Amino acid sequence: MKNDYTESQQEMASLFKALGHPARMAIMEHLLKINACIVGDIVEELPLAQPTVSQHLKELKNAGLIKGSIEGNTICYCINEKGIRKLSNYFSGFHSILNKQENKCC
Amino acid sequence: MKNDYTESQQEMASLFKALGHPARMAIMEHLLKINACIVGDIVEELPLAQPTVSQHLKELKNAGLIKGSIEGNTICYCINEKGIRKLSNYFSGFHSILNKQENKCC
DNA sequence: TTTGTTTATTTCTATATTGCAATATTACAA
DNA sequence: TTGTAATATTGCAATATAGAAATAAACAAA
Repeated sequence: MKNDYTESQQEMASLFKALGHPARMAIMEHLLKINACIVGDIVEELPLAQPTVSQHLKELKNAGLIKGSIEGNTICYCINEKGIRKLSNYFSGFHSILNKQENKCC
Repeated sequence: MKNDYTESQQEMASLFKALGHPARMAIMEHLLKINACIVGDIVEELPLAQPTVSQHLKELKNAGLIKGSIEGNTICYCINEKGIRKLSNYFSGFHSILNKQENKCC
């Protein structure tokens, strides 16, 4: 009888979707490495024009994976730990269920 | 000087992209819950037509997140642990780097 | 104020994704 | 064989996404 998607499925899907592009992965990894966070630096790192990077940043921010704060002329982005925690919790749960089952199949 | 994306960034992005749709999350969770794996059951679970489900299954399979094996008349899908391991490793690495830094920013 | 720097927004084009109806394929059963 | 059940594939319409050029906005410095 066709269920709808759960809240959690929708929320997790939107987190994953935000990470589902190499440019956004590169942004996340750069922010992780650098810790602080000027947009101009990110633009330098990527093979993309500034408006495109800005758009990717917006998506990551909307998804709750990064935060940005204005610092005078400049905007400082960094990882939003809350988002990362959601993701890593999700997988450790997933993984631990998998470990409990002997996989009968495939 | 604009770098290209790394192999890892591309590979992880494609895993995340595969999870970036609520229908595919629902499929993964159903396979996790049920362990074994008839396609027809999945179609029952989702608010989507059979061809659409089949397409989503194909994407998950291409991404390396599920496996399918033919069993007579039927096809048996299940979680591909390899894929899950990649994802959960990725996040635990990510998370542990985050924990080591005091976040100066934002 | 004027100018330059940094980032965001708008607008557009090209491409990809989602979903389904129709059809094909495959394997088994009668 | 012929039929039927289970999946996959194809072809198409609707929508979403990616990317960039042009522009705007916000601020800092002169």
